[in-house]
Amino acid sequence: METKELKNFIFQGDKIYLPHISLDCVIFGFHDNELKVLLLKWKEGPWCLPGGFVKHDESVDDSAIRVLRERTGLKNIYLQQFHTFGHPIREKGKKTTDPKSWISKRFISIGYYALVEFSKVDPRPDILSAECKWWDVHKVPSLIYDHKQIMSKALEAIRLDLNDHPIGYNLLPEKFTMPELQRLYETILDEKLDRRNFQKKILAMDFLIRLEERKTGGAHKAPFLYKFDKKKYGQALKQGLKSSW
Amino acid sequence: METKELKNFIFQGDKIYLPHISLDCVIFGFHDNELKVLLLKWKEGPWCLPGGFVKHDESVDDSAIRVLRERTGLKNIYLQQFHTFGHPIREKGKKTTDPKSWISKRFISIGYYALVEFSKVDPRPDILSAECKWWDVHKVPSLIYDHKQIMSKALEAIRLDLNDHPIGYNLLPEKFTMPELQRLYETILDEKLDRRNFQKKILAMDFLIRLEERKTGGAHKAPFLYKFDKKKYGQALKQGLKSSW
DNA sequence: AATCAATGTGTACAATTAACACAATAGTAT
DNA sequence: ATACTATTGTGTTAATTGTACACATTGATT
Repeated sequence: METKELKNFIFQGDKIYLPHISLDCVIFGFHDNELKVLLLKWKEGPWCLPGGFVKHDESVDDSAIRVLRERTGLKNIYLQQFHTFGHPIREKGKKTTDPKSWISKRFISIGYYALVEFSKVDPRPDILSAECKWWDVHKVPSLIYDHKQIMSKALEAIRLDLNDHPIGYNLLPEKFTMPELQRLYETILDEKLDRRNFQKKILAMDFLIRLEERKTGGAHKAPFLYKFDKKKYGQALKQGLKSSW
Repeated sequence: METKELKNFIFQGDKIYLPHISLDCVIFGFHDNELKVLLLKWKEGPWCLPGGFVKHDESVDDSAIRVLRERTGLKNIYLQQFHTFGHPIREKGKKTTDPKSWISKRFISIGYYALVEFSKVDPRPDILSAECKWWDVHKVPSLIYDHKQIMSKALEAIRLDLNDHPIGYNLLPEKFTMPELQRLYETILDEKLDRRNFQKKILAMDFLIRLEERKTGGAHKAPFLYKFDKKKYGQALKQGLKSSW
């Protein structure tokens, strides 16, 4: 059954999908104070980014949404297109059973990154894969083709976005502490930040609401819990936080 | 002759180019204190952005370089990919002589913007076009398909780039005055800037060299001429000028 | 009850940005 | 020639923002 589906995909893919066009999703999550990416492992093959193809009547954004849902079970994901990779030998070392099949041809791949809430994700392998799991961004295994570069470019894109857009709504649980938010920023930036200045800066952005609760259970002084002011957060996302000129 | 070439292009294009993939270039120039875009007019048709297709063994970046050279006569152009447009009905209203020809199919288009020195450009229509000329960005005519949106997105991308990258090397002549550079920034940002603060800020970036000459001929006090310190400019381009975090 | 390690709050100084004023000067008008 | 005009060159000051710190508080542990 699965074999038939797989054969269908390999040989009939061009009936469903546009040829030569693929997309790759760099899905980020945050857990245990580490930034994670969701990776797939091909059956008896290397690790790679979750990806997919564009149906004949589907928008590329919708294809990305579909891939995300299929890999994580999530709808309503924060998704950003960040670059299109179009070098003719980006898939160096590609091997397929049939060199005439549509999938053995050259693909131009549109890169998206997604920010998701780690705990809500149910990682699901796709038809080509045996495994789907989270990896610490600093410890990813070697990846197929140019997928490592795609991942790097995605990280770079997030770091730039961080300069003028809020982040966290899609990566953190509803209630979180200031230290947790700071770890998230530090992890993305790969840099230590001053605790006090961070708090001042982030509060000045004015999209956080401090709750009356504190997070207990930790070994030390209980920190306040915060949540995002969804309206102000959304506004900040749209308008951008600042600009030099 | 030209008709044969044209027919070849329309019916045999899929032998040379990847199907379903195109690229559009938003070419900016600066002249008479106005930001200009280079547009093409189809024979008995609407205006549009210069575009092209990707050859089977060509990288997408190289396709863009090729299109730029064909339309402007320029090599070594500053080119940036900024977005890929993939909505299935982005080419609404598309008409072709033969609905089965490759060109009548759906295309996903990769957007590039280019910054060029106005005076060095020799605008050349392509095989489908009757005219190729510069338009003030604030006065562009109605454009085909989603080309107006593509142009807007390109402008947005430049404005963002302006925040952390130098600009001007590719848009201004070798020697230029501070007021000219300021007009360029003002035109891109669509906003008036303070003359004195602008000068301080831009000089602090440390990639300008003030020459001993002044620009004469104007009706008033002769301003100094400047040129870019190519080395420092290039460094600033690579590294970025600043970042908030 | 003392200790530890993390959190909450604040202050002083430096750097950057924003607002603004006056002198110099190349052409133009008289 | 002389005065005029619009534009350039060069600040200074105040406000804002960023950086580098210090000390008191507190929940769990010993």
